[in-house]
Amino acid sequence: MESTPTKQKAIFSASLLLFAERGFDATTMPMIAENAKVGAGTIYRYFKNKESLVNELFQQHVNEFLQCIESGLANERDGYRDGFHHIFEGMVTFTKNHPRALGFIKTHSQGAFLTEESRLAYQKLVEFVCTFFREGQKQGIIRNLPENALIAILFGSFMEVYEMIENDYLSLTDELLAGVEESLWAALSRQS
Amino acid sequence: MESTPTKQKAIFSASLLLFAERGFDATTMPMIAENAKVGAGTIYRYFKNKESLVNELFQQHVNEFLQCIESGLANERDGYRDGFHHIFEGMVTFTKNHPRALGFIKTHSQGAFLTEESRLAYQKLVEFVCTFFREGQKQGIIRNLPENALIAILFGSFMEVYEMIENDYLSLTDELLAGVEESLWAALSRQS
Amino acid sequence: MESTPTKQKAIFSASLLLFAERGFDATTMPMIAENAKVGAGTIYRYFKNKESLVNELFQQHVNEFLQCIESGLANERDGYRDGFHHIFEGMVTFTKNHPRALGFIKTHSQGAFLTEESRLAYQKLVEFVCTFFREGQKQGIIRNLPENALIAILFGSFMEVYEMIENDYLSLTDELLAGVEESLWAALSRQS
Amino acid sequence: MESTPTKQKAIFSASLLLFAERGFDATTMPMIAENAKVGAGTIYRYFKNKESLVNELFQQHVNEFLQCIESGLANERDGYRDGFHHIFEGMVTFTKNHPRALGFIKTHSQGAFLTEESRLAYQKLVEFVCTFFREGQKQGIIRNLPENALIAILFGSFMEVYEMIENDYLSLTDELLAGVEESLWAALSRQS
DNA sequence: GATGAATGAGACTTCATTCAT
DNA sequence: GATGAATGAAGTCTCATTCAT
Repeated sequence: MESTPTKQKAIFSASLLLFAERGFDATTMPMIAENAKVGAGTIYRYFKNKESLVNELFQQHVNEFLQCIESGLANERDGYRDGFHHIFEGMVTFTKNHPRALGFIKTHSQGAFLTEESRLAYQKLVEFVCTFFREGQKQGIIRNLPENALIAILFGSFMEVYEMIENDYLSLTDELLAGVEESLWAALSRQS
Repeated sequence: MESTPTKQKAIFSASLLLFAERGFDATTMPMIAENAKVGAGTIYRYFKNKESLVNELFQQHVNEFLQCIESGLANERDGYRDGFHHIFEGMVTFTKNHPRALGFIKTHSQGAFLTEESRLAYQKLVEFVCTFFREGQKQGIIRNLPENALIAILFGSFMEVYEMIENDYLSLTDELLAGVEESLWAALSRQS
Repeated sequence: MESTPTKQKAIFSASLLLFAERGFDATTMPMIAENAKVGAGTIYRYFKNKESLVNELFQQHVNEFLQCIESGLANERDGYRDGFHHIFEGMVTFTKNHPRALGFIKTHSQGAFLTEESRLAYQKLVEFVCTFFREGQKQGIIRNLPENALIAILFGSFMEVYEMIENDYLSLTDELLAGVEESLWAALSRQS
Repeated sequence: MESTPTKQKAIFSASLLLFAERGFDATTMPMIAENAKVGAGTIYRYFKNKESLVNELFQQHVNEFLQCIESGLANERDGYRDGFHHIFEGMVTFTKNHPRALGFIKTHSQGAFLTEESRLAYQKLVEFVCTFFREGQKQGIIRNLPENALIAILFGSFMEVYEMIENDYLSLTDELLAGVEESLWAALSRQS
């Protein structure tokens, strides 16, 4: 019934936590093996090598992040602001379903070990949000900043807030989320 | 007269660039030595070891970042919004005077190799801006979000924008800076 | 009726080819399993371990090589030169019946993994030919060189020629074989 | 004065002995380091990796073997048979100056780790002797066998004899050498 | 009997650090 | 003070072998 072997999942989970916590280079394969409660050699049955592991992990989570955002937007929406709300909600959903994953993505998205495929996956994610912004700019709703600046503001803020939550510098409440969403909307939208 | 020997400076500069570009773990001491045009052993005359080097580098730049912000605020100011402008300008000044330094700070601020002292230096920087925010909240100018959320939004956005610039995804113009400042002010301030 | 199970034979054949081609150390047990179309664990039903496998393989083929030579000589013979012809023919027969086997023997006869028993089997082979040479020396037909030198010349040449054939640097023809036999006879026999 | 560092020489010597004795795969880098009385890491200051080491070792000795043969032939010679004598003498000289080297060459000349350059060096050696044989065939002195067969007989015999000497199955005397030379000449030359 | 997923010992290799020059 | 050759601890990865199915 299980399509993905149990051990592979354990390796994936352990990797995510360790990479997010310590970074790719500072995480050793024996560390991963121990945390996944698996022999060191077992990792290599499921992943060609350490780089392969980090790339698969990265792509899977970036893709799922994108899915969360997309499926948020796919819902019927009530105006552009509501579309933004869905995107924001998608981002929140992702962070809730995949603890530490956003921290992992953030600290590894510039890594030299990323393959072209991984970079493309990330690029696709960025592109999707850019498209949404372009539409808003056409409608005169979104600020007239370069798309990359808008992305940097949205993702930079969100990821940093998220990291504060994971590190217990902030506690995750609906109130906080609503406040951050409002703040980011103000950052991105033209002020009336 | 020269308090800091020439070689030490060379090591510092080379380290900054390499750490910013490749990260702490992926940067080797021989690499630093070569880029600093210094023998590998010479580094150990000036720094106890690699961790010591990265910590001194981190602290120095965090402190200088703080100085830039503080000295921005120290100027006579014309209302709270103008104070924010000075802080923003201080941040910009820092990035201009210390290329790659903000990238280095961003990617190393969670490193396991950071000493308590380094963490405190970073904390002090955060604290300073928090104080500024608290004041603004008292005056009803700044949003009623947790201070850490405000910091996350300000620093997260700024660092990400800055990284885009360094990686040539954005070009540094006064217009861009003005736009980003305006956006961040909107994110942080209560909307009238 | 079948005394040797089919799978064991498959393992033997696959091992021979791989050991001959890549050598003992560069051949992995999974490789053997795959080529023998057998599970990796199955090999251990028939052989205690990798060393055991290579030793049994070595002994079997050395013994069979010896048999080919012996049975060549066993035929009624027409003088000493004709005896040599039978020996040579036996060697040729062996190489024809057991492709790659001589290459395997040649490249593994000095291996550190060989047991005393394997070395003795090889020694027995050498001894048999030595005895034949001693007889020839008594009759004044074979050169007055140390037996080991005679063996080295005969086996060294033959194995090297054989390897050239297997690697397609030489093509196996009756003419070639006749020529080589004549050459080796000249090398070993006293010139009239 | 010393152009090649002492340690590199020690590594070379230790490698040669170990590779000759146990083969490439069965020889570990720590083994080499220990025998060379050098730290394991030191080997990598002089050789890129294990394959690089074995290839440099192989090429150097093959080239020197060729030089010995060539410089033997370069001497003024008194007829074709005398030329063969010089070649044989060159081979003997090489084995005397480079103990174990011929055994190393013999057991590694088919290795999968050899680079194209190494194969070419070996090919050049073979080619040189082939040319000598071709000349002899034109003069009707050398047997009408394929060149590769002649090479196989000469090298195969010589290397095997040599290995017997190194393993103390034969003792190296002028008498033995004279006898082997005479035997090999008989193997290669047309009988009058 | 047969299998192949799992293991961990041990191989190759890198690199922070030392120290003789 | 400055150097860089030398080191060995530690990391990545392979593969002979076992054992639950």
